[in-house]
Amino acid sequence: MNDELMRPILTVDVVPMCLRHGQVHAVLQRRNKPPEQDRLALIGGYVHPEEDENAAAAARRVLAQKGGMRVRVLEQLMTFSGLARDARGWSASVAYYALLAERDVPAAAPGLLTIVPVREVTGLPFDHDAIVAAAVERLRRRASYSSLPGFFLEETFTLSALREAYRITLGHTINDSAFRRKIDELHVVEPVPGAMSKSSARPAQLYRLARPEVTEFNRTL
Amino acid sequence: MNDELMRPILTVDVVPMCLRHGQVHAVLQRRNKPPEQDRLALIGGYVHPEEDENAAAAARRVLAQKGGMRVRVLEQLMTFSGLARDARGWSASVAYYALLAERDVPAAAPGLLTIVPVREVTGLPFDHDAIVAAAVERLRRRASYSSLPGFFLEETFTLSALREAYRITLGHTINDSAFRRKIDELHVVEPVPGAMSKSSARPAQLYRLARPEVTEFNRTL
DNA sequence: CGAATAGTGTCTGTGAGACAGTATTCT
DNA sequence: AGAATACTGTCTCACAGACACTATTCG
Repeated sequence: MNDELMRPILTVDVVPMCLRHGQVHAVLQRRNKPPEQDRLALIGGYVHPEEDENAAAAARRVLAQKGGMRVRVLEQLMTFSGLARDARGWSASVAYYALLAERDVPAAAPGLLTIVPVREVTGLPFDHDAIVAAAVERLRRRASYSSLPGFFLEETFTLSALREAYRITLGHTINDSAFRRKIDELHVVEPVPGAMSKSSARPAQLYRLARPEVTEFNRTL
Repeated sequence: MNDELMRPILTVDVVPMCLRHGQVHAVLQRRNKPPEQDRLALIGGYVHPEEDENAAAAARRVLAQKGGMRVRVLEQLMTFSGLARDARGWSASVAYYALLAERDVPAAAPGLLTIVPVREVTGLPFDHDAIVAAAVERLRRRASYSSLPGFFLEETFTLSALREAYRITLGHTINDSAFRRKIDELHVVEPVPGAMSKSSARPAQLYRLARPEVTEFNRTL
């Protein structure tokens, strides 16, 4: 049996997400090649074994090539596979989700990138609707016990901004004092000495994430 | 650019796990083909696009072919990929973990299958050590807020047996009355009318899982 | 001053762990 | 009777939510 001769297609697909107008948005791309040319879809492409060290590297490459995006988090979601999902034949796509600050979304370039509220994402080609749904579900679940929403923000932020990021991501309001208490006890953030935000009615202390990577808590936030 | 011509190898690898002697064990298989012939490794194989509907189907096929195992749960873990992990070249392996009752482990056949405590698993070929480690971590995390450990048991079981499954999986003792309280409130199990276990000092009510699929709780167990 | 945002202190309810205590069967 | 396992009741503490309250700046 020459198993090795029948190799399916291997691709990566990324769901880049950001916060905007109080909602989680996904960054979609209009496809410039068949199949499904001109349709809005996830940012993805073939894995290039010669240049990609692994699938995550391929995901970063397509993000850079097709979107020019600097993402703050890139995590593997799961792999979608089968005959039905792509007209080109049996394929497997390693799906990733990425978080970026709104200001890091490339200014709506030559109509290539489109930012859509995830709640309104529908009708994407292939199984991209399912991939987006899985990404949103993972985001929400993981947000409830990790520092993930902090990666929607820029380097420094106020506690109010962080709380708002959690509120939007989780989809429900958060008690202010309880939030501050927990953020403090779990050492999620640290104050930036001397840095104050002056953008609101009253100046607020600026913070940054205490750890550069996503950290999970032993209790819910 | 003929991206399509350079297709990496696509395989599946499964980490089948069961409880035995108060510890989580993995079922490993001695490889009967190169590469890494005669070494103990995960149960895996090439994806066969002609016969496998998707990667999960391929995982079930290799489980049936190489182990003859009827697993109670099969869930995708994550995909491991890259040039370094397999001498045959750039490969991607969609990894799964499976749960089965101890009595469903095929009786240690012609030395093909070996049951090893996961804590002692080391020195496996490829990146299988890392896959097992990831499976154990996922199992433990998911067990703390889901019915997952119930799938280590047979169809019916006593509450004591279920509590023991959680204890072994989570790695720490569990308060008995709190456990019963939560199991009850979350409707994890339902009593089997009239069925009693007589294997211990005092007969105990037999239960079965209230839902045939793994269910996640909104609070920790 | 009043509005708006930042940040603090305190009360209360719920749920988890600890543990004592009861029930039933076996040897 | 005594051991072993099954199961229940109650106490206490920690934590989450609710909310009132103070602080600071801007218009």
